[in-house]
Amino acid sequence: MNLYETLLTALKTQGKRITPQREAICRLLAESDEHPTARQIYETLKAQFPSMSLATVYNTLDVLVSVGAINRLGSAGDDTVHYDADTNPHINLACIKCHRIIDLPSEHIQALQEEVARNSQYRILGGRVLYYGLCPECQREAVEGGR
Amino acid sequence: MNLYETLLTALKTQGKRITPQREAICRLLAESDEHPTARQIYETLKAQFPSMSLATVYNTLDVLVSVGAINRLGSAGDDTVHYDADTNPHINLACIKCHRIIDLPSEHIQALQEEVARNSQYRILGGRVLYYGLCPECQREAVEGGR
DNA sequence: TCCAACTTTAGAACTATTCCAAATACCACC
DNA sequence: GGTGGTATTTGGAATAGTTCTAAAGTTGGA
Ligand SMILES: [Mn+2]
Ligand SMILES: [Mn+2]
Ligand SMILES: [Zn+2]
Ligand SMILES: [Zn+2]
Repeated sequence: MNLYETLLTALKTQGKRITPQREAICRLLAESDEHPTARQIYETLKAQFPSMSLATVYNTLDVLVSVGAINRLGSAGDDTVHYDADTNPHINLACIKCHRIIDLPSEHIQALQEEVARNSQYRILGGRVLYYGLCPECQREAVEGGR
Repeated sequence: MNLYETLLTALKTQGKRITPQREAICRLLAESDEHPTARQIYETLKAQFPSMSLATVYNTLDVLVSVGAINRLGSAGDDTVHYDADTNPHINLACIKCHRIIDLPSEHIQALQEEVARNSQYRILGGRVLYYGLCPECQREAVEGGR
């Protein structure tokens, strides 16, 4: 089962109804490796659903988050929440200049997660591992701009 | 040099002035192991500085963050930014019910950080490692409440 | 097909955070 | 130890991301 189907199944399992808008949102989340904000999803889908409301995007994202199908990563320096459709343990790298977030596979992240599970009394529901800085492109621009 | 002095030094190094309000904010950040929000700091210090403004707290926190002396951890399920005065690599554990954040020392976190530095082309400025779930207390309450 | 329940929509409401300009206070320099 | 230039504080207004609301539209089980 691919990610798109996983997301839809998560909705159905919760007794939620499948609407064209929700399908589109899940497809977008599944088929891109971006970590979009609600507004970015909204802007992208507006072409396809001219009448779509931002509230619908938030609504669907909230459901997916509450089911644990996606993660809220938080801000990338832009004061808006970015969402991650990949709930497998991995490192996220945010650029505080262009506000893009990429994934970084990690050998140690699994051990980290196990450490948390073992050494805390918490019932762990999820996590966000995010480092931030300047991406190569934005570093270059910073140098060029400073000449 | 203790954490309080480190924070004040960070401000001075930036050519910032030391005010009683800033001292109090730095002392609060240094002497508690909490991960307070701007509002919590404001409420705590209001007794000591009845005329203090929320804007002052935000102002000081922003300066400290921009210098890298403290970290912005993001929300603990309460839609407000929590700050971390400890910039040494460690795991943070947030309870999404009572919105408290605690620290969890980690053996693997150092390796994770090195992994990021080595495998990415980013200029890394900081990071936040935060797992969330239910703390022991809130788990207990959840069970009792369900009876 | 039918309909109760759920979802979408548009816009208002909410609230954390930022901005602003006037009053105040720090501190480098004398 | 005083002064003055300038950064900081303050309180309130402004901003913007997110949530709420109620009317209109859909979904999917019966
Ligand atoms: Mn990711
Ligand atoms: Mn911490
Ligand atoms: Zn960038
Ligand atoms: Zn708790």
